[in-house]
Amino acid sequence: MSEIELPSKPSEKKSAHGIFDDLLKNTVIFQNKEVLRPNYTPDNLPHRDKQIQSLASILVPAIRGDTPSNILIYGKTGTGKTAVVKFVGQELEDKSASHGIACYVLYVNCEIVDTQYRLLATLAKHIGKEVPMTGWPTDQVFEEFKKTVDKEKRVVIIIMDEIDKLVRKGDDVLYNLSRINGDLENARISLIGISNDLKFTEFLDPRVKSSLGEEEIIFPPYDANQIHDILEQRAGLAFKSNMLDETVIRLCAAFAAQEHGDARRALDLLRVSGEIAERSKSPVVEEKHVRVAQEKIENDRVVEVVRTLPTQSKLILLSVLLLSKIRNNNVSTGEAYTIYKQMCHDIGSDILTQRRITDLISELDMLGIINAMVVSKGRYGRTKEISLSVPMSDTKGVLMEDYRLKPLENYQPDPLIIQSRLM
DNA sequence: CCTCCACCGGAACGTGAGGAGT
DNA sequence: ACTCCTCACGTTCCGGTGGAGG
Repeated sequence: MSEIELPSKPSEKKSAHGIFDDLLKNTVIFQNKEVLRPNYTPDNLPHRDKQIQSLASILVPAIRGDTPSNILIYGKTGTGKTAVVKFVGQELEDKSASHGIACYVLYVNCEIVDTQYRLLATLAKHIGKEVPMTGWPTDQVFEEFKKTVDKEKRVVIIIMDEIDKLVRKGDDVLYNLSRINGDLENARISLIGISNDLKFTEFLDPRVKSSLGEEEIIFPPYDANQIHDILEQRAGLAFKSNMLDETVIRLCAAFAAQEHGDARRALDLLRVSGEIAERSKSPVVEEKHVRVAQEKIENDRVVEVVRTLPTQSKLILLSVLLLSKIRNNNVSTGEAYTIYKQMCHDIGSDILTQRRITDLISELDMLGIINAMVVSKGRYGRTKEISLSVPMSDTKGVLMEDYRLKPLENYQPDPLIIQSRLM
């Protein structure tokens, strides 16, 4: 609502003048905030026993020095895929070490390492072979990688997180990697792919698909109770004791469960709630802080979405915004389009056809920035009624950050155009 | 019951950017 | 350097439609 400040990064070091000292004293709520960050791997994963179990049973041959099957793991964001895989991977490395077997688990996030070349280069680096980040032909990097792994007798398990991001740019690497064992004397390689897109294998070469998906594990979304348990467990580590109001966790869980059971979201919410409580110098985290946090997270999301919209979409959004300002909500496509055309003309931008605009409006609708509903006004035709579903002034502010829209800062829709029809 | 408004939304096609292959 | 292909983005064309008003 009102006083939402920017999150100030808590500084670790004490300054000579003590300007931070006072602020540091305020960190009475958190004990270890890191526990709430998405990349933290807890050593206890509630409600994932089944997945841990099946993953472990597929990987157990590695400890005997055999090659485990390749695995594909599916599940939406925040269902614990990465945490489970990292957790089991760690256990596996430890266990095999104590059995005197060389077993390595390599983790690669394909969203960051997003080309075939970089994937291979990263893998090579992991096993101790430096490869220039650019310059070599891709197949040479592959050969180099192969040679290096094969120097030792060992089992290498390659985890590829967000593998769908990589597949979009070709599946050759996967094809090569999945057949690499045929060429290796000593080492064995098995692959684990993690995807949050259930249908991504449709784009895969059938051969890759069958070899990569020898085993499949699915991570269903958490329900509200399960999220509640997870939060409870993490909160115990993250906060000092008795810092949470009774209802806080329950509320966080409820909000996150609405968002298709995303635990990451829930943890974020809890963390932001804590930060807000801390900044408002509240002794405990209360329900109201969660509500403010929820609003802030949602607001951040909208700001980000609006900011990155293409110019044309911004123009339409602006036109809807201005119209709904002067009349009390309820804008029709035709009106929005007329204003849009004028504004385009004013700033010398191209004017798209109305057909295209309907699509853009639908897109904005999907993004949850506006609300569009087809209604029939009988004799007066059939149209989409559009209303804003985000705060007006904030949105305008974000739109005006775009220099191309700047000239429209004080634009007033021509009243002549708007004098159309009652209701 | 029919008409006819004002737009919806599907289909097919055009265009230019960017990648892969050669 | 060249073609070929794919993809995102737009356009043109057009049949379709819920319901107020006649």
